[in-house]
Amino acid sequence: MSDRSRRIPEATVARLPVYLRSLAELIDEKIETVSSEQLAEMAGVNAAKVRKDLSYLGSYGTRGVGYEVEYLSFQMSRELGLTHDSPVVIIGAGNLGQALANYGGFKDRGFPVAALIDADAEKVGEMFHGVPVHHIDELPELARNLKIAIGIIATPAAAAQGVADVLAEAGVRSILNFAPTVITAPEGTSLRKVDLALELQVLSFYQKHRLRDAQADA
Amino acid sequence: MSDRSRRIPEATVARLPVYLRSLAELIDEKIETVSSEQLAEMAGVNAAKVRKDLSYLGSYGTRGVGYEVEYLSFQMSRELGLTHDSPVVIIGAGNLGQALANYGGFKDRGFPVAALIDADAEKVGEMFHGVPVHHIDELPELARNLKIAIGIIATPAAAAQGVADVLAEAGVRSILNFAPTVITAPEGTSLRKVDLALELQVLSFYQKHRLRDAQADA
DNA sequence: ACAGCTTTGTGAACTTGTGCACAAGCGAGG
DNA sequence: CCTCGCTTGTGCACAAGTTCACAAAGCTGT
Repeated sequence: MSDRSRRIPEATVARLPVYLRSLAELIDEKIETVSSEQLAEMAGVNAAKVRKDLSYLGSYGTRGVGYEVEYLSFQMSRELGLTHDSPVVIIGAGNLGQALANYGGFKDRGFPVAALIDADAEKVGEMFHGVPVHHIDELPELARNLKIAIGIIATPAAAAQGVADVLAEAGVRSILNFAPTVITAPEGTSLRKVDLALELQVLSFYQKHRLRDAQADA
Repeated sequence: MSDRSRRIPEATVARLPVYLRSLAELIDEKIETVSSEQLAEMAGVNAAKVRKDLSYLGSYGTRGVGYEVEYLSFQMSRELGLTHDSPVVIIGAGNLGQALANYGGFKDRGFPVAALIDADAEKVGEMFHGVPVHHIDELPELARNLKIAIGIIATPAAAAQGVADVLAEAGVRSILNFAPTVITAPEGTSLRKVDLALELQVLSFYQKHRLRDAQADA
């Protein structure tokens, strides 16, 4: 797999950020080398999976030794496109939108919140936690000027599809949807969803059934 | 599959809430019958998958007609354990915790927020959006008295594992973790995670690679 | 009662993901 | 320079999930 014959499996892509976080911890602790076994422990998966996942990135380990933490972290960041910050906009300046704007975790990981967007003219011009609120009509211009690549939808369900259409039209090719509804985006746009209540419903299912293997995901 | 030989696949369980939401919409519109094709359209999956998923619940459709909306909705709610409300507690009364407490979507779907929990004595006794803040030491008693089945962790990463241990100790068997770190819970406890920044990192990956099939999930 | 249309339920093929087990490769120590 | 111990990288078998395609079954109209 040392050639560039890569099509990284989706399941692997979803785990890379977890590894990356573990590597960041190791860097903080000034640990220079890590084995697949240790990394597996930190990431909550098994060692074979770690090795297979990392092998998709290339052959960055040393047999008998392990992986060089800094180097692996760099390669992984590069693969994930995290070498530079990507500003995001949050559409919907309601409770959830404001909370997300204030959530430090985005900026910390290279996704500064450049603007909140709302359809309500009353809110336009206000600042929440240092983030200005703009009107949805300004979105196309903002997206261009601020080089926004990612839009986060935090509107009520009914408005979500419309917002997705505007985002796509404005050239925003990555969308994260928090609205509790299914939306579609044109070909060539990546779409992911986070559905808070859905997670609770899934937990409810396992609570009711309490299979011995209820340890779902995570 | 009309017998009760069921072990519902994990992937199916994760889709049931989406179908349920679609059914709720149909009920609002007073539509009495739905085909797998229509439901698939609404849920953003294909019809064969809908039929297979629903078949795990039992044989609730009528050939040549479709599924009776109300009846299917009821059966699905029952299967998911949503026939009664399940109060939840949110641990961590910081930005994220407060925002989650204020997020109406939980109560709407049968998961009222009974309490916020924090380790900071300063915050104890305050109310956020009608939800009282209690000290973490009171958690075991609260869990018993309020029959809390689900705990939502919204603390900083460093505190998350400790909180999970306290929850498990207090008999809370379902945990939803928002802290950006891997935590473990004892056998018999269900654990799911929501990692906001992780989703953005995954989007970043597909943005960089922009495969024709970047339409990831959702 | 039967023909024709519709839609479910499901066997079977196929795709994706996981985990084992081990050969290949590296470093250390004599 | 050779041997020994350790860890990676990966082939392979298995498990989980998806999709196809079609028989079975119900409804409608004649």
